[in-house]
Amino acid sequence: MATLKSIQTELADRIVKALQSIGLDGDPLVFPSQDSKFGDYQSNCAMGLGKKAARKPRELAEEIVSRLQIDDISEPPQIAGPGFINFRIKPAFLSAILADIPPGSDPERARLGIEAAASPEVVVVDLSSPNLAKEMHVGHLRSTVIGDCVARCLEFMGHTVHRDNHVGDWGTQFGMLVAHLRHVRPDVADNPSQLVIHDLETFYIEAKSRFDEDEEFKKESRETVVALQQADPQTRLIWKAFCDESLRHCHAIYDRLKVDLVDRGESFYADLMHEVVRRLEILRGEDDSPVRISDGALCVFLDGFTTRDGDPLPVIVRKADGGFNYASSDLATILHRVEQLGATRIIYVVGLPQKQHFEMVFAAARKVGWVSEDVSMVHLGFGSMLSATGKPFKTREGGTVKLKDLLDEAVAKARKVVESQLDDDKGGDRAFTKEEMDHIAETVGLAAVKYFDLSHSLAGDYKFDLSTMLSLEGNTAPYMLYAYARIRSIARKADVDFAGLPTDVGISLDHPAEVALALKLLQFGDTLGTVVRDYRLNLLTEYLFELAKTFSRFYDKKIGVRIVDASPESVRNSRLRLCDLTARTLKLGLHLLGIETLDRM
RNA sequence: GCGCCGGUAGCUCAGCUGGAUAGAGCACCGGAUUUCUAAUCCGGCGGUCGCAGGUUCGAGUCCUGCCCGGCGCGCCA
Repeated sequence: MATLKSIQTELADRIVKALQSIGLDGDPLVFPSQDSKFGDYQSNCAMGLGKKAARKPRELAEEIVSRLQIDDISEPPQIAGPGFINFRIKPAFLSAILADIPPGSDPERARLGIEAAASPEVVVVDLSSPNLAKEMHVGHLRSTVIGDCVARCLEFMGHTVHRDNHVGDWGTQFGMLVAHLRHVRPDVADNPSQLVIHDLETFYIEAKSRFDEDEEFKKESRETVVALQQADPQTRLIWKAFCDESLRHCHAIYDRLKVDLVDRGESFYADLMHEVVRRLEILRGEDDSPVRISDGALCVFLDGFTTRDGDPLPVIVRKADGGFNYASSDLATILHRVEQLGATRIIYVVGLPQKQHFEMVFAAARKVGWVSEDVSMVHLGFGSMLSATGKPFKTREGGTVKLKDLLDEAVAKARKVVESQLDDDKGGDRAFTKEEMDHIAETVGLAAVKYFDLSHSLAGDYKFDLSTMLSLEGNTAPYMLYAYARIRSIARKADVDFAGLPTDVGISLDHPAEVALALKLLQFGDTLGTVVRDYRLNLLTEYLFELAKTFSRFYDKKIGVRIVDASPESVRNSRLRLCDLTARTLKLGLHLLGIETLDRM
């Protein structure tokens, strides 16, 4: 199947040609029009180029238009305002492209005609990264959901993606935890794989209070850290039993969220941290080296970073006591990802407060020559999730809220919302079994949480509000899932399998609602392109919402068209194919957000 | 003190390399309905884009200064 060029790109290419024929060179600045009264697309290049060429923008716009060869795509372009060039796409062109996307669901067809990236990269997405000492809490949600979405989008674009879960399993607190475990579960050494800790949070608190109150235990904890780092087999065994159990807690959540990732904790990089230091020590010997010992710590000094007092602020790679910190481990991840995984792009999905940390780590890695210019390192930072009142997300007692509890609450509320709608269902198509209802509630609840998160721009904080995210109206998961389910319902009503629709009768776009839907469908690829280029995930939710709204109008009895009982058969078939394309676009879009669809709800 | 993020409609939020009259949802008001799943659709109301300057054909967007909120700034992660 031929992949299709986007309308936007096609228009841009034609305008570039027209510009070249006038001897001008520049960005054609083609965008979808904000208001359909200005057409479907607009080019804003005449204003800027007019200035450069010392010509009146409107005059230049007219010359561009006169040289444009575009009548296969667009109605005659209109010039408006100071020099906007407006395009109205011909329905026949839309129809021809859409007809090229056959029904069906095999992998190639599932791409919906969207091209993969021309040069696939190896990308590492560093996401989630909980501390294994404790239970995952609400603070881990955004990194997990955002990271997974970015990974899914990049994968779809044809890149090889590694999702690395950089869990905290190597800090000093693990000495304390292992020592405590040894006391309360003396049998753990005999049966490490049988270890079950129901509540990691409680376990941590117990260990911590013992550590604070019992000098003997404190000493033992410290000795345990040393034993752990020196790879004492017995200590390692207990430590591993603890980490495995903690990871089981994490993966219960990842499984639920359908997030697939690889655990590479700090311990995984233990040897590499020594390698980091070894290489830096070699550089330290050179003249004017940025690598120096300062106050006993091994540091990389960088330009442009200063402390509160204006002194140079270095990256500390090995502490004065010889221990490592998170800069050591992040530098180790870079070595591993570049040298072992062959990554050309590394994306750290970590909260915005750590922005400076990553700026410094990246700068250090470049400074010492470990990362070449053709490898990009990105800190994909994001704001905090706040409570509905705008305050930090805490329990009434001021403690952290477990992620599991948050998800459970969302699912429980989703169930109520769905059930309340079924009470007045008259269709009879929705008599769900207990199992079906469980599945619907779980899907809707988790979708609501993810969709709400991803529909916000990354930089800002947002307020976690269950009733908003579970609203049946507006840009929410329930609205999107419902839109999808309605389309699936059309297939049942029409008694057709969308995948088997005949492809030889074409797609007719006569009604404005059909044209609008066709145009919107064909903008998915461009949207996705921007999403992966700029990591603007909320653009994807916004697009899907617009698509769903456009479909609702298409389907509306007042302003839309008939579908199931449309005639003649060719028109019915055409409309069913538009339904199919919409359903698949919604499904794919939601899939990229990490959200599963429901055929009935 | 320096730096980062945020400040847009009553509320929650969009706003892509500067583009047309600043958008959406919720809420509120009004209309549509013999349902193709109305969890829908149409219309209305609603904003000195924190403040003040500047850049230009054009600024929510870029520059400068200031105000408010949050966060960060040497061995915690």
